[in-house]
Amino acid sequence: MNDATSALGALAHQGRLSVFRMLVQAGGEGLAAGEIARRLGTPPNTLSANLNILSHAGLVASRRAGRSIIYTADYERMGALLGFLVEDCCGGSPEICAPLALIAERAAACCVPGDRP
Amino acid sequence: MNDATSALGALAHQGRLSVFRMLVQAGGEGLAAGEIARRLGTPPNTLSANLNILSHAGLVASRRAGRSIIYTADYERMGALLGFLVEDCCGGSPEICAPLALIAERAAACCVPGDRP
DNA sequence: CATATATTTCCATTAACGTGGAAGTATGGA
DNA sequence: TCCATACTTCCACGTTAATGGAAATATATG
Repeated sequence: MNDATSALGALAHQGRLSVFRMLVQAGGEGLAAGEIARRLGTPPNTLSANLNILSHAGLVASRRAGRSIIYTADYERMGALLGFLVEDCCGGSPEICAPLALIAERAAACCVPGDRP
Repeated sequence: MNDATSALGALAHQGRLSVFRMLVQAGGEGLAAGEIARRLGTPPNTLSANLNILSHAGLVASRRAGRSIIYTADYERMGALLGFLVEDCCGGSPEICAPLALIAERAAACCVPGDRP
């Protein structure tokens, strides 16, 4: 995965990070571009450009529904990015594991079904 | 942590990502700027600029040793960045946990002392 | 002090990013 | 067909990033 930089670059922007967070929260249903623009107060063309960047980085996918275009976060790609970062750090040096243990625990806790009503 | 974008931006560059990986691998001892430049074949001034960006993002620290300046990766900061990304994703939506479980397992395995001679 | 080594800072140039107005394309409804 | 809605693409502008040559700074050594 040499294009980790493209994903990192896509997220290295306050507006795009907000969009991505919103889409992750929205889940599989996703959100229409206009709805995102409305919530964030971004002009539609600016948002479109940023969605395009996220899309080229593989972090979001889009489908048409009526006259809206629905964007969804690509969990697999995000997981791959995190995997790259973690392996790149943890695989290279055990010292980094102290903070990672916390993360792992949180991730494990989040996977228990039914603990989030 | 609103400055996640600065850390992401610092890593969203092929050259800087290579530098950071190298420093993580180098461990607590770190590496002199010149050594990094030599290994990567980067002109010293270009490298210096990139180290400065990584430093401002909090991802590396530096100390002087003789006439060399030794750079080290800041594990805590990197852990915080990963924590932010994971919480931002996993905390918002359980669906992302599938890929994260793998990461957690790898991170846990990497923390067992003595498995890496 | 003179010199060599190690890095940084200064500077100029080129490329890329971010932004939003205006026009264009697709869909749905009267 | 005509119109409204929902996005996108085109374009132009200003801002920021990336690069490396040349000079400056800091340290060590003879």
